[in-house]
Amino acid sequence: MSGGSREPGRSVTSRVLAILSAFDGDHRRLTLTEIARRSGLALSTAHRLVAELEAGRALRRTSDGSFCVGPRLWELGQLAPGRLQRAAHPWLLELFSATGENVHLAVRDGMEVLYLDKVYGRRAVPIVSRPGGRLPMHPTGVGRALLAYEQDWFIASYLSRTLERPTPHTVTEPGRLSRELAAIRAQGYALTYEEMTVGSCSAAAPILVEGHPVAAVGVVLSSHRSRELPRLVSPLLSTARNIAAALA
Amino acid sequence: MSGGSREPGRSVTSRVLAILSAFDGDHRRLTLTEIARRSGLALSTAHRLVAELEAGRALRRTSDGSFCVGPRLWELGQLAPGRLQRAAHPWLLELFSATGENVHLAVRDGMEVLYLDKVYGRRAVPIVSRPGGRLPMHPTGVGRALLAYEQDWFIASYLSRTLERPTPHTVTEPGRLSRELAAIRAQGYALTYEEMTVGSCSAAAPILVEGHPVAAVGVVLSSHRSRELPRLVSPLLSTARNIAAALA
DNA sequence: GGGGACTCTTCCGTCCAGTGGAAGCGGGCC
DNA sequence: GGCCCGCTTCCACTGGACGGAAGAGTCCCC
Repeated sequence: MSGGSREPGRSVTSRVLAILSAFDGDHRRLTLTEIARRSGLALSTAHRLVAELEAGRALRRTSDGSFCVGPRLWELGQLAPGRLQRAAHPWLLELFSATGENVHLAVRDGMEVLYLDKVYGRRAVPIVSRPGGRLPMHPTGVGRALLAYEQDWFIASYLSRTLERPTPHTVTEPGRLSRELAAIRAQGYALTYEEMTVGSCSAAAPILVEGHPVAAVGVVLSSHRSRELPRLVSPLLSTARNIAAALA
Repeated sequence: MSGGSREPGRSVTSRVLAILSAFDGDHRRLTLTEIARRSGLALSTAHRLVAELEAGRALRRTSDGSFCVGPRLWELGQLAPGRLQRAAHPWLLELFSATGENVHLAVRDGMEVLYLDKVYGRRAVPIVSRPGGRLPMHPTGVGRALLAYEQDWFIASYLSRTLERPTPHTVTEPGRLSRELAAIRAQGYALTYEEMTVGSCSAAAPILVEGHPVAAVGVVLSSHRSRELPRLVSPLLSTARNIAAALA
């Protein structure tokens, strides 16, 4: 029973955050062993920390013994939404009421889009986005709308990387994407067809405050209804303008 | 420079959770000193832990130097919503589209109602509820709808306490509340008038699964429009039934 | 039914990271 | 200047965190 030769240089706080970070959209439920592996902690350490987090309702134990994010974290997280989300929500609803389509609000975070809000009805659309979820920018409507209005140096560095290609329709060739972004700037909105998911297409518009793309609104629908996209552009643009006005 | 005489019996994890718990709906922004005081930690300890949490984006520093809940916690929290919230959302939207009123979804948590979702338009209504927020049960529509269908022993223990009285209209007298609950069971829904906030009234219906009140839906409107409440009862009841069916 | 593979839980010696008092810093106010 | 207040940094001390290992429980296959 030799004492542990602890890995130095990590605070307990960082270990706790590592445990929480083991959870993401693709890993909502994890066993203790998976948590330990994904967070890089010894099993016994993970065991103790997880138990403490569970006691604080930051993690929850499911019926099958695995763990998931607990209600306490949800409650705390609800304190975070800022002015953007609160101001935008009524307008997203208005857009939903007028069109009946799935409506998204997203911002750029690093090289990805981060979905802030989602208003979804009962119309079945393949679920790829969710509030709190992240996707690459170039294959999504909101991502492209945001990317098109970024600074040139940012666009250049985005395009210089190897771009993911989730579907055969995804445009990843830098030259073609670059022209696509110019077209978005010219017309003020973005359209995509099965670039992120086979079976869905989208339209999106940037929310510009003083010329800066602070966020984007988008609608997603089944790709067999893609001919209805143009009809959605006008309400989409109004929504974006209204949100921008509410922020100013 | 004597070493600290540490307070024993608290793990670092519990201290971290204490710091996070210092934030709530009435305290969204806290200075370091406030965090230390509210969490019961020494200032220097709070200083270090807060810095670590900030580094992990679990807390965010605002422009004025105070702290608020960071985006990381929001993202993590978004992983928590369960079947109830996902299944109910489309129906809440449908109710909103049909009525244009503020719609809530809430569950009982202990002796309080916990708001899980809120669909709010641009109609101005005094804001008391928010997702992640808690309110006492007896003065709110959703709270009463839930309370009415609880087990007798629970109702008895709820009524046996000293009940808060947020407005002069709040009914707190046990006998009267008890009769009110019986009326709710008889008619299937609850109505309140300025019992939680002066200026707003509400209607709410329980979502019953196998006779159990698993949640409640409610609408809130300005009290000067209270005559429109009866008209909202029928769509409210349909919504509650639809959500119950979606859960079964 | 026995053995292997797996995950979870508990135990415990070692030792370092966490702790809090105190001092130092900076700004606002009288 | 002198005071107050909140934030930051420093440091000696020590008790709680760490992880290896063993034990318990479960499942499956031979």
